[in-house]
Amino acid sequence: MKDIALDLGLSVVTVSKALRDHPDIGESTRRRVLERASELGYQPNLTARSLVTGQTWTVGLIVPDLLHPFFAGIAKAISSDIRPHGYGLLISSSDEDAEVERQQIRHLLARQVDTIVLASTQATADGLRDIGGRTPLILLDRRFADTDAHFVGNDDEAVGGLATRHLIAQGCRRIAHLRGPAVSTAAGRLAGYRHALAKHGLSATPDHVVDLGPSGDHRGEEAGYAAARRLLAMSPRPDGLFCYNDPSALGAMRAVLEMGLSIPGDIAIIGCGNLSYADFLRIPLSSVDQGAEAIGRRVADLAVSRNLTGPRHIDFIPPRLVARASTLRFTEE
Amino acid sequence: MKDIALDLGLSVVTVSKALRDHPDIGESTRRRVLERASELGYQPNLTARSLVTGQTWTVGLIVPDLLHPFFAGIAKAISSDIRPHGYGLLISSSDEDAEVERQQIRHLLARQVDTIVLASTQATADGLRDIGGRTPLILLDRRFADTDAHFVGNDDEAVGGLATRHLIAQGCRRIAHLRGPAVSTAAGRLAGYRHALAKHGLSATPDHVVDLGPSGDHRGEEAGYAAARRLLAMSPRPDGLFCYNDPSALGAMRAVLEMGLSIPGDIAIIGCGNLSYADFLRIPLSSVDQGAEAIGRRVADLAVSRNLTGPRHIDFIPPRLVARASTLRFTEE
DNA sequence: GTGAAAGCGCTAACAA
DNA sequence: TTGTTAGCGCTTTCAC
Repeated sequence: MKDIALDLGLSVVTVSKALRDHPDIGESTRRRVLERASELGYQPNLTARSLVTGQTWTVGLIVPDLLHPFFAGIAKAISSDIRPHGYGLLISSSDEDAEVERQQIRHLLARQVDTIVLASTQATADGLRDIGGRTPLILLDRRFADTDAHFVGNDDEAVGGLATRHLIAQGCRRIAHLRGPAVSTAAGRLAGYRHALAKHGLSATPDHVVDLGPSGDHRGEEAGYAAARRLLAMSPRPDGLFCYNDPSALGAMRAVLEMGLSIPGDIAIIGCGNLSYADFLRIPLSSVDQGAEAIGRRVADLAVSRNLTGPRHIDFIPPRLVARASTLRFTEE
Repeated sequence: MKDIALDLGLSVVTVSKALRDHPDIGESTRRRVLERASELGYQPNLTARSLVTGQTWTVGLIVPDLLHPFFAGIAKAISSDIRPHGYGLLISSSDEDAEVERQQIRHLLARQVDTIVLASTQATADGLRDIGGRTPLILLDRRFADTDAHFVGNDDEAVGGLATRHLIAQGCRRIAHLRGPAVSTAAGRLAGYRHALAKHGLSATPDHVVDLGPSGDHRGEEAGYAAARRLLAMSPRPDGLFCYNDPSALGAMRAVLEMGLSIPGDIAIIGCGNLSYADFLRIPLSSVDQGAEAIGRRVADLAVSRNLTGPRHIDFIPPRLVARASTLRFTEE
């Protein structure tokens, strides 16, 4: 920039303004500047700009697992949607580790990101205190009661209700649930499951709710397998199973098939997340689609809009039931 | 930082040094500084630090599609491995668009990232000129002949050979190939396929190579379906099919099953990429695992090592054959 | 062991 | 329309 100014006999300020299409700059001057800039292959130093403007044009995203199609889909949508507005996306995978997550929050804060988007692994909102209102925070997928952060995700009670009602409609009467880890999504889905059962006068035996354990998210398949084995040993056996997520549903399917039982004949299975290849599974898996792309888009809108200091946004993206062979007992006959 | 200095009657310089564990600082002073810093919840401003040191501790990553498990896996591994070294990861999805990619390169350059990691969508290395040696570049997965950038990925000829030899070993004699878009990976796999056939005295009819078209990557399933339909209309019909990637293999499977043919009996199918749920498919899909995690780890090592200005690194991560039901003709009897 | 001076590359206010 | 002055928050000499 200094070079350009020197070359053209102008001041650095003029060049700076010309480069940013400032209103009060001579048309001819601007053209000369832009020309010389492209000749030199000039790239503005955004770091320096950020230091003075206090804005980094960066959104920080922390997810538990970037390989998980749900989070990957959200990340992709955010990235695509903020890009045209000049924003960049700083991503980190917390690996479902609350300590890593807290460390990453501090890291993003130190980098002065404009917005933090977080799918938290923490049990409470305590770890979010570090943020202290300086940087807008958008919670993703997982909520906390005691926080004033914005939220974008599903109404998990609706998710649980949708799945459970579907199983009931398919004629299941002893419906079990593989319960996820101690985060709001798991609690919400469980609540939705219970309400739906109660509403239809079905008993929700405590035995029918099996915990996937803390590894329910990143080792879902194994956890689902183990949990389903326990469930299948019961008598009478459950005839319907609502799983916290798709990987655990896959694990459950494996357990069921290994025992020589049929899906959905002996037991209907539905997951949550609607992973990309659900159609191509040995037995196509019914699932509740959470609308990852829509969630990502909404987050991007919020981040770009910049009116995040005002009233709290709580946006529920409606879930969608995708019924496939793993639950369709009647239509398949 | 100024506050800390004022509070303690020290200079900003001393505080700065204390915070960074500079050797020549009093033990007691350091402790006082650290204490006051944590009291105030002080976070160093990395933007400012970067401006003076010229190092941003940021790795920029551009991939064609973040939702693709291969790239998501790489991104996750890079993120996890650079994190402990204090690096952040700035990600963007180019959506398989060369123009977006070039724009993102400029963007990363403007942000002064320390290293650019790129899985390029471009046909030639021309679009990389912008980088001009100022910032180290690591090419991922897709190579260019005329560039001196580092490379981490697979030897795609080995990938193609591995898959094709496997089909031959399974008794296939009319082996077709769904060819990917115009990038090095597709060319390499095709070459490996041809060499393997030639070596075994099998004819490689031009008809047996069908192009998936430009959408081969992000709409792989549909492209695979369409391409396979064309292939299946031939007579004699191919009895083995090596697909550029797993999604296209899924599409091909759909086409085959729809025609009432059996897999692998009538036609054996192998893909590439070994997507996470390949085990749970209707017919478990054989595939060549590219070692996404290993690739990501290697990239992280290189980025962190910082001796990227020296000789060019070319690291081939060995591919691994994962044989499943879709190709196992003999052992399944 | 500590601090004063200078500057990283850029932009906001104001003056010319 | 253009330039001057100042400063973003931090780190680097180099003197004390």
